[in-house]
Amino acid sequence: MPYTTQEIQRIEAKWQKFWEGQKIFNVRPDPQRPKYYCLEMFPYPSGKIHMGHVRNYTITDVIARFKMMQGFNVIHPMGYDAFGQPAENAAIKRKIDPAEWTYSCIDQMRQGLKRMGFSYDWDREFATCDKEYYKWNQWIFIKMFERGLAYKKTSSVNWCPSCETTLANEEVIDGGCWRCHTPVVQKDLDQWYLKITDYSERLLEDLKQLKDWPSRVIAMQENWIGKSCGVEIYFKVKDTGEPVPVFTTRADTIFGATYVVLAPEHPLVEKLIKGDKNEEAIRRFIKKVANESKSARVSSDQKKEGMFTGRYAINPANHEAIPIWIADYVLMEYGTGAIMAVPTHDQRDFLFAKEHKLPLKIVIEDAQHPGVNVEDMTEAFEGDGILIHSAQFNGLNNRKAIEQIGKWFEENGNGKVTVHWRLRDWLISRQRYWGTPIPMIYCESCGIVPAPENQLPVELPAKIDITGEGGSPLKKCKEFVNVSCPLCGKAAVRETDTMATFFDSSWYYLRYCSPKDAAQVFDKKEAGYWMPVDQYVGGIEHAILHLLYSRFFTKFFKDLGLVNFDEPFIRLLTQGMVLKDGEVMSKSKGNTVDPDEVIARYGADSLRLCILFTAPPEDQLEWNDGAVDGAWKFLSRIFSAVERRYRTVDEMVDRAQFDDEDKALERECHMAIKKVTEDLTNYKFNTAISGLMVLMNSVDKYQFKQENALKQAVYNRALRTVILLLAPFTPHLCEELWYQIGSKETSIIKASWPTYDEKALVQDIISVVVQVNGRLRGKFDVPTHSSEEDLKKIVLADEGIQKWLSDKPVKRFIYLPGKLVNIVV
RNA sequence: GCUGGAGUGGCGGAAUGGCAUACGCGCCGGUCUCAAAAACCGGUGUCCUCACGGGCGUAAGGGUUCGACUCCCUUCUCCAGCACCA
Repeated sequence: MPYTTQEIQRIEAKWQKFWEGQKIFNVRPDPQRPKYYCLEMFPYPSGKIHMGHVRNYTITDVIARFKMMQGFNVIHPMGYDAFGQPAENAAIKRKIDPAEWTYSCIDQMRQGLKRMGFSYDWDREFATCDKEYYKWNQWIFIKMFERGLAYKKTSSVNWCPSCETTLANEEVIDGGCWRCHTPVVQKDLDQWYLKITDYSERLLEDLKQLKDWPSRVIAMQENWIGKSCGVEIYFKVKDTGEPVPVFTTRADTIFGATYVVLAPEHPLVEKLIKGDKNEEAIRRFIKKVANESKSARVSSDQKKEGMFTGRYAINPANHEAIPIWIADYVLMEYGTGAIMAVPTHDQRDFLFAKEHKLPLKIVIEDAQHPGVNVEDMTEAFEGDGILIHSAQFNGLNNRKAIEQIGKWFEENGNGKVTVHWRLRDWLISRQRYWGTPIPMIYCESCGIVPAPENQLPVELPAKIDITGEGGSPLKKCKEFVNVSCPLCGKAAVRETDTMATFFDSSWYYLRYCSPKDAAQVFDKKEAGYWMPVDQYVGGIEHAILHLLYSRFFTKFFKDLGLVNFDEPFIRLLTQGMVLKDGEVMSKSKGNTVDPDEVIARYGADSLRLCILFTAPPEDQLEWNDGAVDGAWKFLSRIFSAVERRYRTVDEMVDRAQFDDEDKALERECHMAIKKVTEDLTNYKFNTAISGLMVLMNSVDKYQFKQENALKQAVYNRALRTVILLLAPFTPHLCEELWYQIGSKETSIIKASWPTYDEKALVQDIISVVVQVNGRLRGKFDVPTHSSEEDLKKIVLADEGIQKWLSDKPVKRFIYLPGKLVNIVV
């Protein structure tokens, strides 16, 4: 039987059926074996799987299968992140129910995943839109509410006019909606938040535990959390004495402050400007800034605008009165919404002061330009130096001064050493239908009351009219909204907002541990066995959003006493995107390659191999049709080698009878085992595969006579090594070949991963490279354990080498045993 | 601006102090064939040379070293994230 498309289809269907029928990948906790939790980011069910899924899940599948063969008890689950706007929009467009649409997408997706031969425990499958799942979203929300971690507040929120819903800060990308890219506007709304900021310190601190996460993801999270240590300094309004706290990380420059700036939205502004002769003009300015979109306001090329309030503030360090301004470059959301401006040592303040002719005062000496005049400065000096014009702190190094001045303020009550964070609380209300209903009830007498636990889930009403316009569809559903208060029984109304879907995906990995448990969010014992996730694989686009939220949830569960670890994902691999013609594959760009079409022609194994071989997993992968051909060719060679030349012979081999060729092939096998094992451990799938190709090249070159039993055995052993090492990559073909060569184990996954023998790697004769003055001049085959003296004799006597020495005295003779000689003359 | 990463043949990429370009794709030549495809064998950085050989070569320049794609310094380019964050 030749290696044909038909044959491959037959083989793949046969083994997929076998795996499913035998439930080969279904697992239960087993205290006798080491566990391994291998997880990929579950897909959004939008239809068929695409190349991005194929890449992500192939990587994870190889790791899972490798660990299985190494004897780990591997849990490898799969499910669907099924709530959310895309499904709702698709349903509106097709005039069908989002549930109907979503479950039909899931069916398609499951079929696609099965055709790839992934090693899932299908009994653990669920979708987040199953009411058995979202019931526990609601339970978690109530637990958070009870602890003050879920709360409602009115504030300016990000609003996507196209999706007609609010967005979390993390969902605003370049000033636009993360899904539809429509520019986001600010709107004052009463919304539900999760107090993720209570966990800022832990979220930052525990990043240190994540030694096996990519450094860029760690950096992005650090950046996003944005800890900044500084001092809150209490300025006071002249005459009224009203406090104006400002936040600064540069307390060392306090004696150089020449004005104070408030954000236009600052609550104090109204009081300050009342009665000022410019009152009307200032109000107009505030209004103008308020109407600007945030992205326009923060664009760096725009000129900083501001106005004098007519009032002064007293600097607590030197009791000087300095003018209070308002300006668009100060943001209410950060720090105290007020700053002290030090134009000489802060570039933004410098530009603003020059623009508005405000005074400058140098307080740190620039060692490069000592004694420079303020008039001559062309930019702020932001470097380090010695303090001047700073009273008792003169002569101090400014780094030291930051600390000492902070202390001084604390002692005399003029300030406080504090920390400010960039991280904001997480806005989770969405004014959409297809999500988990927030399980809250509003009662006129009792206020906000959670739905009673025994009434969960608060079910999403089915088959209601969704138009995508005019706000939340649930609001219009009377049967849903009207309810009696669980406390007093009086008529009350339900919350009609649904949860952001990132809530759903923040804990699904815990649910996989006991997916059918109807009595609790997850089984503590099962999760205790399987968690944390040993290997997580997914796209870099979730570096902040999903990964930060999941870390937050895990810490919350720890506080509830449900888990005993701080971090959910020990090791993280962020796979690169799949490109076509230099651009990310996407339906809208029309540059997609359908995995189904590739599978139909080459089979899933070739697709898997090609995707792993073409690029390292973290790198972008430029799709190239030719690469699948290459993978196919390689598999075809193995297939033919087994088919044509593999013979069942007595496996007992007598090494004493090995000739050089036999020894060489056996050594190649051990080298390949070493290489593939190490590369798989380090996610280097591309070089692992190249190692297998090298071995296969040797196998093909190995000459033997069919009737020579010893040679046949050596050959068989090499081929068997190839099949075992290749099994995680191309499981269908390897199962089939494993079966054909008459192995005893039912599935190759139950066979043990081959091990290598260091001793078998040693050669009798090795090739030593000879350099003269660091340049390659020859190669010598010498016995492996030759001494330096032996080599000196051989090398220096050689004519080819002598030519380069040209009778000059040998200054040094460097010898790396078994590798290299360098002669310095 | 800050943070993280990258720069190697025609292409994807390998080598993290010791033979630069493993492995694969593509291309060229050959075997087989009436022919083609497939398969198999050989070649394939660049310059000089009939050849044997040799010079040059990992973004650019400098340094450390017997020896540098690899380490250090300077510069350039590209990708990604964050960005009036006080």
